[in-house]
Amino acid sequence: MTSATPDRRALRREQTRAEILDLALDEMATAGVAGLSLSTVARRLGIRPPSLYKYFPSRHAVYDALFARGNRDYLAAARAAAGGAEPGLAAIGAAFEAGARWVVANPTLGQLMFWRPVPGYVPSAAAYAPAVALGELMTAQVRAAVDRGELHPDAAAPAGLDLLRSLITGVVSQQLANEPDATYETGRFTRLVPRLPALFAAAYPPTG
Amino acid sequence: MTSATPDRRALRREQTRAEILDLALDEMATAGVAGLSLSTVARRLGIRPPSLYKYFPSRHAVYDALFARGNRDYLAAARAAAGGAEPGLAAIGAAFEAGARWVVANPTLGQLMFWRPVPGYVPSAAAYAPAVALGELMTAQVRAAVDRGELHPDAAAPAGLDLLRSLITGVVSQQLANEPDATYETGRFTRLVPRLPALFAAAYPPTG
DNA sequence: TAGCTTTGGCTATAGGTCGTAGCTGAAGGA
DNA sequence: TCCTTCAGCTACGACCTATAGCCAAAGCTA
Repeated sequence: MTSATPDRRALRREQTRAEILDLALDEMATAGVAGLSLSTVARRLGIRPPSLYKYFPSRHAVYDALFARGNRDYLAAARAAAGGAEPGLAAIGAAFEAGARWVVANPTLGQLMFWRPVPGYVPSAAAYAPAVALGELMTAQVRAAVDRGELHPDAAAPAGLDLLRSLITGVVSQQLANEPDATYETGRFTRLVPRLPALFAAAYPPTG
Repeated sequence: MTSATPDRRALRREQTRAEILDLALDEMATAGVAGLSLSTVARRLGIRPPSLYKYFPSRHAVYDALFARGNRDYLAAARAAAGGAEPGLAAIGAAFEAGARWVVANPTLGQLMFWRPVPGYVPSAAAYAPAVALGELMTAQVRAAVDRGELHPDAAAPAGLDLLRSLITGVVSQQLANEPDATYETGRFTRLVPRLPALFAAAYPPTG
């Protein structure tokens, strides 16, 4: 077995990178998303601050890696939930609930993803890709709901999709801002999530 | 005329404080809300950084003064709009539109007020007071709408009020995050604002 | 096994931030 | 006219991001 281990060093390097991201996330939970200090992360890791730059070229790169990780997780949760439900409104509702549960369980990443709290940081296209995929997933489910007669065809128009996004963003945003430590079950705003599909349907009632 | 001028120095001091806030707001527009640097503000004002601490005891105090100013303006805009419309759903719609217009015109203050982008900063009770007043205003208008038969009585329950807040927060939040430079007229999400009262009414249709 | 290359650590340093301490001259009130 | 208050200043400490350059060890390759 010659190349059974695909680059022993690259593997260890990836482990360290993941460890850095975990510590950064933990730091952000207490110091605030924008308050992340790479120096403290380095010290907690047991190395001197400059050594951390061997793993990430800048502070923004750390944010971008976390942004990408968060978006991947979030997409996976929503996709799994939607896949386990009937297509259409039911899938939308399942994705909303799963997404809201994920955000409440990961409020720090949620802030990084849904607000833009870090001054100079703009997510890279690669890190943002899962968010685009999620948008396409939701579009497909709205189309499915239209085909099933659950929604008016206008729901699949840009304005309809924007409204759908605004609905879930609103409750999640309020939850993060006002009760960041609540669970999905106890949250004042997360309990509104199950009502959103019906609300959207009321905005786009099927013809006839 | 002995005390016609109420403390010449206090007046000048207040002018300087206001000037600092204006510069800080301008800085935040380019450097990001959390990226505000008191040093650059001081230099633009023509003084050395430590001298700025004669006017504000800390960076957080600057944020708090801006938070208070923003909330006062926002409340005034919403209150004026609501006062100029029929009570009930119409007043809610007018307040939503005025509020959305204000946020789009003042995106920096909006971010400070509706998200929590600055690590250690928590608004003081005094700065937050106008937001409480606005909540009471909206509650009163929902009650008026119920009395006029425009909404089901449940709309005035906590869950209903939370939903109402989530609706406007959602579109404004999406607008700020995705198109921060748009106007109210051109915004992809602000154009959804006029539809929100009807959407809320669909969630709480009056009995009978 | 021997040697070379890559790499992951280090120190030193530059330039930036917030915030405090303590001085001083001038403006304004008594 | 005197005296107090205050708004500026310099100097400083502690922290941050990020770069430059050194060095030893780990690991790949011949």
